[in-house]
Amino acid sequence: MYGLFFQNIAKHIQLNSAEELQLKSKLHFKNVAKNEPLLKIGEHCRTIYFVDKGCLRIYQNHENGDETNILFCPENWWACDIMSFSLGTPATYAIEALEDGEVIGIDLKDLEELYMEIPKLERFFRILFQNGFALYQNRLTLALSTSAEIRYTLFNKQYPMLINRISQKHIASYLGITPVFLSIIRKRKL
Amino acid sequence: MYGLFFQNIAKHIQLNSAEELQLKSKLHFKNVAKNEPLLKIGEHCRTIYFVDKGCLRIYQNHENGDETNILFCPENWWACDIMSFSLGTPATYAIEALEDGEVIGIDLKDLEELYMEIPKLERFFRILFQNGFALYQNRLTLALSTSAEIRYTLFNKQYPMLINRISQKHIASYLGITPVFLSIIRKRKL
DNA sequence: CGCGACGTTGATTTGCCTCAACGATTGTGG
DNA sequence: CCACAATCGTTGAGGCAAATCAACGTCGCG
Repeated sequence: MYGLFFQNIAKHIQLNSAEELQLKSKLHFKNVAKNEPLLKIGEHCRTIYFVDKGCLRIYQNHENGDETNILFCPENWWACDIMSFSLGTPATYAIEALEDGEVIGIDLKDLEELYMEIPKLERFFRILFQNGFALYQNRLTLALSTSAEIRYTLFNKQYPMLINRISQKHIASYLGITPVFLSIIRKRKL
Repeated sequence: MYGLFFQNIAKHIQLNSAEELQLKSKLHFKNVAKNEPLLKIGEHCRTIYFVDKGCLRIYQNHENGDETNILFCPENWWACDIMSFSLGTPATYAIEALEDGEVIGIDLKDLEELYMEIPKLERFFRILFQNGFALYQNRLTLALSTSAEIRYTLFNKQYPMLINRISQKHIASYLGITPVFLSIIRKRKL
């Protein structure tokens, strides 16, 4: 039932059975269908999601109707609009399911209580955000200093399991290029 | 002597005087000269720096000799190569002073002890990395979806105090463009 | 079956880069 | 304090990376 959830937690902290029980009492389970929105822009992001099955995308949309996928969240990842979640501001990112799947949510209020009750969780999320920080830092460096073709090659190496799961349209957006140009790059590499 | 340091801490947590004393005992003060390196690529990043005066840059260099500035750290910011610091791997980012200034360092080992002694610090750095995460997320979205001209305009608005402090060469690198093209953009905007 | 979204391909345009030359500024050694 | 070198910012010419626009075949879905 809890799938990968407690394994994921155990990567950084160890909970005793009382703490595990306490945490379990705050979890919400949710089945999501392909294309189902979990967060819309302008809403207040009240929940942080752990992906147990399926894949989410976090994205922003622009005036002209275009979208930018900022992150794919397959199994074992976490997803939320962090600014909206922590500051209570309207979300500037949207979250949507790319596949049917299952997520586990923790509500903001519950998380704040949990931080008090299980201080180790503060450590867990410190490490989680620290890793996310490093991840984005590297992607930013790549985006600023390398060509689309190199970024696509690296994406292939780093996330081979996603290549055939996610449409090229969405991968192109993640790489910051148009689907047309991604198609050209792919042809070149054959 | 502690300058902006404890104000910065107080933005997210409150320390009692015993805790403050304990923290003070772990701080290292350092004067830095313009162009002085604080971390070189390949070294193990053992210290996280708080900038009290002056300005640092965090950057990566590429095979061809080019550099990419990933972040400027003026007064009241923190700087380290987070992956190297937390995992003990060789640094992939370098840190260097852009101006004469003063920094306050906390060593990794001391920080780990401090996390035990003052669990609130875990919260402080959780929030710090959470904010950094959000900052990079936004910059990545910008880098992927907007033109250099727009990015320069936003940089102007967001960091007006840095525009006349940092050479165009470094700003261009931060924006992911060449100094030549930045010059063209600036001319356009007159 | 028929419609709409997707991926491909070609023609053309645009954003940004490279290379090179030139003053202006900064830094350095004598 | 001057002279010289080195670095910086600007400008112009030309080139490449990636975008736009448009047309077409394919596929999934109602």
